[in-house]
Amino acid sequence: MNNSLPTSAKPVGPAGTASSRVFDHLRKDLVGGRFVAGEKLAINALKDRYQVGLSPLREALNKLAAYGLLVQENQRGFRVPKLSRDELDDIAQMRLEMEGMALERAIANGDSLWEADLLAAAHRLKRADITLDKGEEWEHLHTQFHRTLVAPCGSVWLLRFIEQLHDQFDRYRRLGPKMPTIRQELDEQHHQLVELALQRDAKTARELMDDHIHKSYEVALKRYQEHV
Amino acid sequence: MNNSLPTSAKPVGPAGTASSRVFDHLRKDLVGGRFVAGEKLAINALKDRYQVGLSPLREALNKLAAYGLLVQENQRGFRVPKLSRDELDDIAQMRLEMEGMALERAIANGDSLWEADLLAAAHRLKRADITLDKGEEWEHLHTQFHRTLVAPCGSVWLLRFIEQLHDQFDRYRRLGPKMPTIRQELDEQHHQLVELALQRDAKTARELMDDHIHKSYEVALKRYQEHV
DNA sequence: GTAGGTTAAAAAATCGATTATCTTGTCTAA
DNA sequence: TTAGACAAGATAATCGATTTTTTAACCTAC
Repeated sequence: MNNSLPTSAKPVGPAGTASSRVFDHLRKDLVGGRFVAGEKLAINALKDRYQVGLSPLREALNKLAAYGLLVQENQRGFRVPKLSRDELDDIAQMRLEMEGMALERAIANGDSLWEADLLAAAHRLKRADITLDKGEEWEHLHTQFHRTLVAPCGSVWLLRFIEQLHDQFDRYRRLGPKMPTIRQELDEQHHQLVELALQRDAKTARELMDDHIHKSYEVALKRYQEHV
Repeated sequence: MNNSLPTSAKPVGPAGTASSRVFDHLRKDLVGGRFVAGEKLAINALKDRYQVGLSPLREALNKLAAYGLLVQENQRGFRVPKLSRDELDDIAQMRLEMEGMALERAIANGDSLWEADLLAAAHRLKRADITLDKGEEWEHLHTQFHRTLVAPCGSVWLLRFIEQLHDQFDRYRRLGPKMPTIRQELDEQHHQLVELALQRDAKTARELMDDHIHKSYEVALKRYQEHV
């Protein structure tokens, strides 16, 4: 496996290294908005919070900085990147381009195993929806669904970039509390996307994906504006 | 400066941290093919080679892994990613998409300062060409030229991805010795690209950029095939 | 009052040593 | 002969302490 994502590919259980565990944990917390944007990280506090020594912690922070979830300034530690309207626009725009491209390719390449995976992922997501479990578990399944959707696009690097953009986008989307009305609409689209994928209707699928990202963008933008 | 590249934005002189210095150095060496693909890195050897302690070295290695120039396997250190035809194709394809997009946007946005920078970058590159300095200095100016070309595209993330793809691409392109014949042709194109950029002919510029990447791809592929 | 300089405290970066894990070679039993 | 168990050496990961740099508070001179 040549180009595994910076994330530990296999979910690191209690067995992984301290460094990889704190990386995963910090990544989740950063994406989930548990740190305030622009905040300077107090390494000693993190050490306590994540129950880990300095060396593995610093290695995780270095990885997150290279990944784009932290900013590193020489000799003055790490901080959480600021949020900005411009950047949100940039991220959304890039998602449009890249996920659109990936979806078209995935529809061209995906086999029947993919179809099954896709149905399963959509089902699990709806399941978590009904259970009203809109917490960390839902987020994970949601990520997983979008990942599955574009998985057979054939480009390792495209997938990698999309993953990175999702993390960045979610920093905005997850700023505020849930919005059930729009959420409903977005959930609808997940199933429609599966439909169109199974029908191999790449053109319509891409249009729907564009719309999906656009709606998500509006949610994220509203949250950002309320948050400032 | 929110989204600085993983690289130390300001060229880290002798003043930067040990970690950032060894990061820059290792990055150059990895891109320049001073390690053999697939090789496992012996950390203690690197410690001597780069004259740094274990901690800053490991932090640099972690960053490089997140950046994609190394592969990290839990509990078994770091290795140089393997090369493969499939990956080269992927990288080239992605370069086509992303640099094409970036160039069109840059031509739409770039101001007269950009025009000046572009002319300057092209001039410096040609200069280094004539001086027959086809070493590390030429490589740097070449990178700088392509960076300048797309700089005003308006997307921080697009620039970031392009930079990453260039590094990956160069791992293939720089496998073997120089090829003066094709090199000449590619150098020509640099100047033509400037021409078209100044004329704001986005369409033709993109076509030329496609051709430029395609030719570079052929060089890289040949090198890769000879290298195996 | 404010710019510039000094210093004590805080934080970041690094070092040297320790611990945990993997690797390799050897041996044993089927 | 070979799969598996084991031990010794090598390597990776982590810890605790030290060094370096930044930050903040205070002082002084204009």
